[in-house]
Amino acid sequence: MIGAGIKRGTAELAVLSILEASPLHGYELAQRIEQQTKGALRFTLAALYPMLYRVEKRGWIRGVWETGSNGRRRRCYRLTPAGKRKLVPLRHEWSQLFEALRQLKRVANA
Amino acid sequence: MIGAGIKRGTAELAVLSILEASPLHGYELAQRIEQQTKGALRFTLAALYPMLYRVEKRGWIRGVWETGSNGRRRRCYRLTPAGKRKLVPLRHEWSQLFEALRQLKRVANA
DNA sequence: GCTCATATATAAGAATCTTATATGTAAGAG
DNA sequence: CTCTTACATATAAGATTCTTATATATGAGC
Repeated sequence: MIGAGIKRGTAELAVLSILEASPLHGYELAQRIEQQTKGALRFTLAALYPMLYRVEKRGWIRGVWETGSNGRRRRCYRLTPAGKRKLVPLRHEWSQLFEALRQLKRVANA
Repeated sequence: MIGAGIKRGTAELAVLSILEASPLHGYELAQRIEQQTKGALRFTLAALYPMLYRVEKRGWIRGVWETGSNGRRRRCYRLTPAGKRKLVPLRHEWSQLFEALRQLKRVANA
């Protein structure tokens, strides 16, 4: 799995990306991240929950309490319009970072 | 410039990549990172110096005090064999992270 | 003499991850 | 019917790595 040192800030992009596809609650968000990245990216729930509160506070996601057919209460998050807009500069920033690191390697190997 | 939130851990890769090309001291390392990434990635010296000490402690770089022709003393760092070996898994880890984030987007847009 | 570029160093604080712990319901095994 | 596991959320304490602010000192140009 990818180490803690370099994956900082990825949780936000991961959560917004997954919620773009469909609304989801915290517990399954963690599983989706792991599944969709084939285990490369993994977050504990203790990291995810506080992160969801922060992102909701910024208005990018919105959570509603649901009581499923099985009687379990859970908080279902969905991407807000502001969150959808936020994904654009956020992805741009990440692709800029990738490009920057690629340039550092290219110069070193020139 | 790329925000502080997402660039964590990049300093290490950036410094090792640049030292792979040629030995350098801290002050100019900061400038090289900024130049070679066209200003996208930028670290203050207050972030770089403690980082250099950490990385040296791990044995990946080695610094020697030099007194240049102008009489200024400065610490010149070069990549150790262990540092060169470390670059392989480190780059692999980063490319895994890129691939993981790419997969999250692909699923969302499917 | 003053200011700017060079050069290193440390302290205090913010953000985001870690592990550990807590609570509670539902379902399946024995 | 009790025990364990899966589901589901929550918080606390600690580590790491970045930020801004501050300090020190030399050399060059005006």
